Amino acid sequence: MAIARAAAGLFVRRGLRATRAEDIAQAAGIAPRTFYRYFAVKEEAVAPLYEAGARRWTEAVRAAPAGASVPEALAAAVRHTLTPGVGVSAGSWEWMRTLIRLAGSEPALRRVWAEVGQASERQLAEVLAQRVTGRQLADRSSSVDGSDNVAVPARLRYAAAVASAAVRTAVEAWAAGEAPAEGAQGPAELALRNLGCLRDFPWEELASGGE
Amino acid sequence: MAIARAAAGLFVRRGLRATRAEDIAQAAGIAPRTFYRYFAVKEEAVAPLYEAGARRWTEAVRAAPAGASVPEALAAAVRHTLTPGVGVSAGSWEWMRTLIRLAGSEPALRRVWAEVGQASERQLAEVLAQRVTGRQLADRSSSVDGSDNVAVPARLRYAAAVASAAVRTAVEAWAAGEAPAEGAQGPAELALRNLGCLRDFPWEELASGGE
DNA sequence: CCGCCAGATGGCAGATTGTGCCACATGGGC
DNA sequence: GCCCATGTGGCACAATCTGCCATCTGGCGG
Repeated sequence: MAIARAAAGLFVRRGLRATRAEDIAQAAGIAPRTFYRYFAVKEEAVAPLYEAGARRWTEAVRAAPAGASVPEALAAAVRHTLTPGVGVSAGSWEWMRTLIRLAGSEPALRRVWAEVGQASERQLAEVLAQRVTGRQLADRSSSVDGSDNVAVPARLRYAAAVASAAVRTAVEAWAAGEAPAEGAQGPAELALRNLGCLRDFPWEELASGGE
Repeated sequence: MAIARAAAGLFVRRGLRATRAEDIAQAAGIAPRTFYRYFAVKEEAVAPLYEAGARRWTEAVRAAPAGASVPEALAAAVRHTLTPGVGVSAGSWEWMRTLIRLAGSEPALRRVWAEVGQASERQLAEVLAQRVTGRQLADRSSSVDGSDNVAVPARLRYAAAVASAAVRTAVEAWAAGEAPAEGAQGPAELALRNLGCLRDFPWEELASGGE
């Protein structure tokens, strides 16, 4: 994560093209060889920043009250993670904004952003699968990496994609907005409106493993 | 596109890692220098194959009857492009299947796949914007590249993301399926079911540029 | 304390990738 | 014929990754 922050600083200050992998390594205080142990390509160095935001969101969905329905859990997670002022500092929000804007102009970074989005989508699909099948957070001890490999039906993958797109497009619109003061309340409002699509999704018929 | 086909053949036959950019150039009958005029990184060489499928789908949405509603246009486009046997040969479908499976196992190709999906999503957003604002295909002469830069409201971007996800997840599930004979009718059925989410989307309030 | 091991890191050499610059060919319009 | 736009190839070189090995650190049993 320290490497990611150093890379993001250089990318924003000097531009993606002008910063070599060696510069990032030096800024992070490590050897170039060590840098390549963590990231295959230099653009991937900022992925942990993107991933941190995505993980905050999926974890909030997982941590939603057990009694809540899926749409309720998604909405609660949005309110809890997409509102500036709670959890992370306001400075982090500005950093995220500039990073997402940078992804919009640099094709190489856009690829990273797109891939993080899809990875988060897969993770959300597993979280939703645990929710609809009832197994909440009871047997978390059986797997260490947090990815219980339950077979996720295709329909649920789609639901996760829709929820993920609701948040992603809201965040992109927020990042593309002009002044930070204008939409200072964050992307939560738009994301919640987007999630309305899933209100009448047939969640119940997915609980019984119906493919 | 010839380069893309050569690259795909080598990636499938020898693996992504074992094929150098020079090999692709030689297989395509061009100089290595020319290869890098078309693709920044060697993994990007297969992008035109992915893009061709995505473009077929967005173009079918654009070409849908002017009188059709947006959900009808999307459904018609799905039936027209996601059913094996119409338009493209059966061999192309098998090729596409192996390529998407390859993207599932190779992280570098997954990035390319994810980025093509997002690019297609942006393109679909513009097509949908033209549909809801009524300007069908009347003034196609004003712009040459086919992208009339109408400002696409965030809500419409989201609708495009959902429609794109409906098709993308259906295609991914189809590609991940076991035997080609089993789900030989193609991913159309699942995609159509997924699109049901958008049936009661408030398309009308988007027509008046309401953001 | 000592030996040992596992993991993370750094150095070095070298293959591979990606790019700037210039030259050459082709084809169309004046 | 001349010019120009476009696509292409060659060459050199910077930048990128990677394989291999050495070093350091911290934990663990003897």
